[in-house]
Amino acid sequence: MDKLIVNLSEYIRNAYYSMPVFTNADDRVVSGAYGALFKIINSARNENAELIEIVFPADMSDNSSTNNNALADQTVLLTDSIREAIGEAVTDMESGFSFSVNDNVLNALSDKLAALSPTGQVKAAPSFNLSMRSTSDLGEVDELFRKASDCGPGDKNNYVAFYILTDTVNKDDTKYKEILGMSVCFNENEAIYIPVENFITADYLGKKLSELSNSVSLVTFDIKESYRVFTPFEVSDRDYGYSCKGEHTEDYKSKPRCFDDLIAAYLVNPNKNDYEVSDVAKEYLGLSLEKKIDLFGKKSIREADDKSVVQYACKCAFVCFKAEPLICKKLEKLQMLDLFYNIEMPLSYVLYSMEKEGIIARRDELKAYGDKLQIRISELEKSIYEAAGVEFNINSPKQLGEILFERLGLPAEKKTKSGYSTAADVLEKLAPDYPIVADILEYRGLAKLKSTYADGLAAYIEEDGRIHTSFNQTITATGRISSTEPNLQNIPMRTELGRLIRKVFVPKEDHVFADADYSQIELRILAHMSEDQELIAAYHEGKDIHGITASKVFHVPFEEVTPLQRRNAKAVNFGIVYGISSFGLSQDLSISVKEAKEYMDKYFETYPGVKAYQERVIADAKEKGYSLTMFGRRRPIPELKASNYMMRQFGERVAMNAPIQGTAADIMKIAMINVYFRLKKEKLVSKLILQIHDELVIETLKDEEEKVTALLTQEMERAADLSVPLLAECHSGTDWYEAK
DNA sequence: ATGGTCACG
DNA sequence: ACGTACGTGACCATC
Repeated sequence: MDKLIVNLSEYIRNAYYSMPVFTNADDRVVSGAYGALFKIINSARNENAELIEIVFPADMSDNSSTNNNALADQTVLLTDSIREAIGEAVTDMESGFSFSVNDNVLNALSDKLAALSPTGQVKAAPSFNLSMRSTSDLGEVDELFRKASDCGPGDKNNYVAFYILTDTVNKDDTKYKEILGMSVCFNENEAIYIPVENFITADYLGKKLSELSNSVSLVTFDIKESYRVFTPFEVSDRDYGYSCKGEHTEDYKSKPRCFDDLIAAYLVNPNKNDYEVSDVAKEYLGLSLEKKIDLFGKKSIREADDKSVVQYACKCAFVCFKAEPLICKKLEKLQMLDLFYNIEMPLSYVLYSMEKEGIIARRDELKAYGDKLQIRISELEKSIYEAAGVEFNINSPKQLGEILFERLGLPAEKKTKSGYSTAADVLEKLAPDYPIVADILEYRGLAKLKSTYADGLAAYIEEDGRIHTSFNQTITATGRISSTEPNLQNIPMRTELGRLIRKVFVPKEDHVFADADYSQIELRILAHMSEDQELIAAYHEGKDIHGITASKVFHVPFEEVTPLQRRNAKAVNFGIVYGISSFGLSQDLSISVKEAKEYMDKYFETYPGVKAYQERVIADAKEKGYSLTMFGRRRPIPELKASNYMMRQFGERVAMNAPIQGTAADIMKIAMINVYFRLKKEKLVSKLILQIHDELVIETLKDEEEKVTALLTQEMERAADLSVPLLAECHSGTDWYEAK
């Protein structure tokens, strides 16, 4: 029997990337599904297939599918179409399905193909019809900016797109970004590249941009990087305050504003990581643009030939120019303009400012800390080698597994794909009985502190004695920001030894740290969004929410709650926020799944509104295909439509968690903007320098300490209006350890 | 490049 | 019978 095996993901990817993007009458992109279905029908006919087997290979059934939401959406669309066409005649399999082929089926599929035809718009033909050139002539550049400034409100093209071309340079062990030039585009016929050379410095271009921003909206890609060159008028002129209440969608074009295509594209689809200009070009314009890496490779752009540099930069500005109205319209349709213009865009400047400020890290202290660790690490190494009877690489999970579970014959729990699991939770069970395991655990902990923190952080201390992290605004699926090179959002806290690292982070002279964190912001958001009266009442009752929960769940007076009951209640509270599963809870508490389930049942009896809320958000997300935060941030959840059970379960947990984690992120962002602009407006010199999800750190001038701590706490607490109090606690200290 | 491990909220 | 808490990033070994 002839069987046609269809790798659906591959079919769709090939189709999507090999033809112009087009939409159906509902404005939904259908080109990927159309192309793939066309090929399936053709192949089935040509090969006289009697059976078609649709498979979703690995990249469909793991999280990477969410990396490209456009493709995931095509997959959903096509899967639905096929299932509808073949009706009940489906045999479900582990990661796909199959069906037998006959003329009726082929005809039904052909009908579906017709339904996917481009009844809507075929997007712009894939070519750059664009005059691209460069100029280094000062007079010509001045004239260019003068012309650009004519694009004022009322003009048809009332905005100017620019793109700043940078190159990462490695010099003396330090990486930095060099500005090579800037391209400008304000009509669809031409783009001009201005290299940084001679009289035309990056500063000069920045001044021109600042001036321009006074009268004209500017569009770019990755505006946070552009702030290194210029400060837009809207930032210097910004009125203090973002009101989270009664905000209505205004005419965002009535005054000049900056627009970042990257941030906008991220808001439309936060599941995709590594957005590049080329992705925006493809998704919104149907244009093929080379990726930076493909065009210039790993070597410096300086060494590339001039023509391709000019063309690349010009095309980027052109893409920014052409994509803006489309992404903006999309945001409007999704009711995300408020989130975009009032939260994300101003936030990008706050993040830039925090990166620029950085934080002092004392190199000598870090070195001393590392040396102290090394002494103990060496002792442990020796002791481990002795117990093992052989020297080996303790850092290698492979070697370690072989030593422990084969050579020494310890009872193994096989877990990972490639061999024995040596993860902490496995080793902890063995540690009481085997001294070598206890030593390994201690070694692991110390080695982590040494490599990632003691040595790792030292490498990032710059000439000003400070570490300047990158805060990334367009990475996470939930709306949180992330921190890289180095990550300052995972500095040790939970163990005392690790926590001591925080002593190397100190404020500059005459300053202290003010450090404020939200008290259980996610659980409070759950109370608000679920409208569970018991949970809301619990928060009005008092501070110890875990104790109160324990009291209610276990039916004992609050005063008689045992530490164990409180600990269990706390774990359930956390679990609820994550989108609980009885298995997950049982793992966390080291109890049986049955007991975990009992806890959950009791919890839901106590807080019935929470259960109803979770069911509601799941049903909602299933129907709409995405989840929503209080401030309108969306997270598409294609996993909810997956054929694989595990994937669907994951989708449900995401549907429960994303609105809560995402709303917390929204609220923190509002607080950051208001803290930043209020510091500025009140002419305080203290500077916001770190954000760790529910915590803000301000490097505070001692004379301003009282004002700043009050301001910080106040702005955090009033960033949102919930039906429970929103509390922030602030501490001061002469280092980060002390301020926490 | 990928997987295992572990640091944080 | 499956194999599981949500969201990140860095380092190391191994392929």
